[in-house]
Amino acid sequence: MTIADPDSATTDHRRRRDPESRPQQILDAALEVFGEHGFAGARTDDIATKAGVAKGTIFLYFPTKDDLFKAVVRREIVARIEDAEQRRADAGDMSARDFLRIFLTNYYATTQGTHALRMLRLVMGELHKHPELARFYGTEVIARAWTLLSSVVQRGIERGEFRPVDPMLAARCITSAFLMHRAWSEPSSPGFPMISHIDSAQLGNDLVEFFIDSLAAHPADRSHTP
Amino acid sequence: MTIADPDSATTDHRRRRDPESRPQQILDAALEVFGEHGFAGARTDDIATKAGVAKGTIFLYFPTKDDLFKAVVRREIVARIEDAEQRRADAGDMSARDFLRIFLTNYYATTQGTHALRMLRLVMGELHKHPELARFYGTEVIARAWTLLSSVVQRGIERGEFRPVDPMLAARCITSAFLMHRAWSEPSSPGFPMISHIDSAQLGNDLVEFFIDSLAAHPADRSHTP
DNA sequence: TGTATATTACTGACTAGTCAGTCACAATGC
DNA sequence: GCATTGTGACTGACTAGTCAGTAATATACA
Repeated sequence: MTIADPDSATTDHRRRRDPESRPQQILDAALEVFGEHGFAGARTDDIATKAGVAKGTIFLYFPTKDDLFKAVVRREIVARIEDAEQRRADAGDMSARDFLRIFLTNYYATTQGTHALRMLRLVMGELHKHPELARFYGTEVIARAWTLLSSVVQRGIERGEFRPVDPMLAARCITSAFLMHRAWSEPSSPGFPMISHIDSAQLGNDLVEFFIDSLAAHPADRSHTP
Repeated sequence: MTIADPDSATTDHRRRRDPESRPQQILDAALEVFGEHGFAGARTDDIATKAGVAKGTIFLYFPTKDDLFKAVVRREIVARIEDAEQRRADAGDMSARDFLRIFLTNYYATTQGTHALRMLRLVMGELHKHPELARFYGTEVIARAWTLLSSVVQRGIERGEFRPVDPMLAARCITSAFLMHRAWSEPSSPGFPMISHIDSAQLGNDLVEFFIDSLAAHPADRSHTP
């Protein structure tokens, strides 16, 4: 298990008062356990053990298991928004190809680790039972991400580098592929045996290049560029 | 609720003995309830009610809740394999574009309804807890689908109609997009508000055309065709 | 054809176990 | 001291799985 370190008996970290970081510890553990077992399958006892606190402590900070779940998702929403803000950045006069490459590579990097997969599981498997949260997530994460990505594609179209495609559709196809590939490259995934031989970074690059080439304007279409 | 039809009071279907069709009734109900609430969140009582039988009846046909879950997934695996066999069919000397179009349209049609979404939820959210089933699903459904689709792409590349892309990668990107779009077009999905204005068939067509154009060989690349 | 008897499908109250949430008490810091 | 933070045994609601009993059908015999 992951609980306390060996010297907990002497220093007893678990009882050290640290009300500032308690909620974060608990939320970290909760994401792990919810992501692994789903909402109904997760035991608060397990979350407490993972967080290194007693079960009662959880209910000191979150009134119900449901509230804890919502807090986990909300924190994730905030994190994703902050990611997006950072990525918005500076296109400069970079070519659309290069900008999209950087943008997607960045995006792929933020979904690294089991963290993103767990969140994907929660969003796909549990969020529909919390309509309010789902709407929040839809507008604050999904819609934003799609709009942002589609604006990058749009820019490429306007510069004549990309073929005239519905930018929103392209954005959705690209995010689908990146998310699903993350999910599939997890050892416990049913798709794993088929892609386990590819290393994660290589997979990211392959995806990026696939979509960049997918969007590339055919030479014949380039009539409107110098 | 969805239980028995109005005349159940008079004819009392629930008490009618029908050992032949019981397992199917139960499996249908189970897919609904598991798909809606996940494994842990599903109550056998609810499954029984939906199937129009008493709870005990379920355990007459399936020893445990776990076995019931496995049976649901297994039946779905078989159904998917049969779908795939049917789609394999006759390319003739059709152009790769047309063949891929027909193939994908067909594929999109088989994932219609909430049925496929529920299955997607189970596969993404629950299957990792049943490694044996996951492996089974991986080899018998996912691997098959990818191989099949990639062979269609491969054919297009060989005919010079498609650009020289890794066919397996293309297959995975295409399936990701189709699956995720199905999931996102569900009213309860967080992505729903963004794509609800598109009708399902139109969405399918858009996806098909997007990927066909994505794969199209650039005129300049066509050196090896007549 | 009706009626007694056997067989099989099904039922639902019950049991044993689980787990979210509580609370009386303990430890810590000021 | 005494206020704040944390603990873990406890409770009560809930649910997978059981099983004694009931009802539908099949078979036997007249």
